[in-house]
Amino acid sequence: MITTKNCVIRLSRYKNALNRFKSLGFVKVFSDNLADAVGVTSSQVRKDFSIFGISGNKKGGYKVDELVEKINIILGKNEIQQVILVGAGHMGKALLKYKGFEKEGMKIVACFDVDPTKLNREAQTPILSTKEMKDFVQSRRIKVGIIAVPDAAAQAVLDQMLEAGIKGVLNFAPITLRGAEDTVVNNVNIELELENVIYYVNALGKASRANENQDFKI
Amino acid sequence: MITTKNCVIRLSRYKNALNRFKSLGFVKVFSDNLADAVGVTSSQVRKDFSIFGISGNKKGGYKVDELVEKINIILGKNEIQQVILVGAGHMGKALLKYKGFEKEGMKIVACFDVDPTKLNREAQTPILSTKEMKDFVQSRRIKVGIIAVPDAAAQAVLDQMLEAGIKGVLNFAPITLRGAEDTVVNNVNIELELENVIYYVNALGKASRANENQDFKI
DNA sequence: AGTATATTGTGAATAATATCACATTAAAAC
DNA sequence: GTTTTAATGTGATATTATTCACAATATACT
Repeated sequence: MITTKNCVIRLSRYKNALNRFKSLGFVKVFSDNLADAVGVTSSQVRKDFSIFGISGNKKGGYKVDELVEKINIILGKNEIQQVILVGAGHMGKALLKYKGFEKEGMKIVACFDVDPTKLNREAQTPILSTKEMKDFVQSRRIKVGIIAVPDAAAQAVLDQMLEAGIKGVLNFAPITLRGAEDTVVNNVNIELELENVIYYVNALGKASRANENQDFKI
Repeated sequence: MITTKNCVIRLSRYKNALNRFKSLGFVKVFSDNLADAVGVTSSQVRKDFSIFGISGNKKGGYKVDELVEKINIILGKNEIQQVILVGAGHMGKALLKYKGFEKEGMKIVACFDVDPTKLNREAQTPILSTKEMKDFVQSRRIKVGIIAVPDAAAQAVLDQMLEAGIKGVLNFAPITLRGAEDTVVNNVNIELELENVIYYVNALGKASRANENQDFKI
């Protein structure tokens, strides 16, 4: 299965926006506020809530705390999520140091690498041999993993993860991986995201040069 | 403008797959091969090509080299793309070290940070003061930038970038930014991508537990 | 208390995207 | 040279996602 239902992604965005509203002292918000914060229409916001069975108050909008709570439950953030990471290269190390996951209730509990020189059992988040992954994952019933290895190694790592019982994978290797029926793989490819920006910059450039209305609308 | 037309993203994926096919010695490919590699249907592949005016050979498929070339032109990869980076934290430094961009014809030519202790004019990719950004960008006519700063700083950085003449931005800060009419902002939020995986893992878990067919199809 | 107002919630309408199905045609087989 | 075959390319169709429009209703105002 390949991920990406936009309504789920938007739900996360709403949650992030709500946390910002909260830190600004907001107690309630309207669909309009969220729409502006996230860059969608207010009907989109309400429709999304409707899909997930979230309701607010006619007039009165939504209570920020309640709404955050409801979204967190839907997103499975009521308990801390243990996650493993495979690959202790530049990307992997940056992810290890990144504070944002814990803030959101997701914790990288171990990192694995095939390179023996990278191992470090004593680190705050231990860096272990990939050989140990299966045992580690099974004994702790970990369900989610991150791949941050070169593209050539990615498929093998995914296979090992699934073999170990991992059900969901966030893949940063620049290759589109796919899992089995009952697993999720989310491929995030940062080169591709940059390429995408460049494409639109070029498209915009062409559009403004050829000032006439053209058929390639963005 | 907010990015993401899936056909453009898929085009990048096709290109990546083609490079792998090429390194395996393939001279021609069929829409089926690309479809399998990228995880879409073959009609999707052909439809995408049709949209971008790419054609192959009835029977015979597509010549790998020609196809890569055509896609590169569409994606604006015929000349090397100079990109700036703002933020020399964990994420920023990992991006600086990352080899994947150059391989794809995209080069981070400078990094900017507000923290004076992080500056390093002599580094291979210099880390300069954010104050210098505008001059740098304007003198080199740079059009694309990457934001890798904390969320609270992101909007201000975006404003400075656009002020300097940047037209396209890849934003890694966990906040949805939006640019002006004639600019592109691509928000990539890795926390959110991981959250998304967790959501589907939970959904799959529920689906398999409640074994009966249920209304939440994925 | 009654009226006006602002906002939700959602079916209906529309728009965007993906799939189907098949006519077309180049290559291979005979 | 003719037939068969295996692919492309694309209109037609189906599906999915978004927006519209407005009834329902809680709150604020008088």
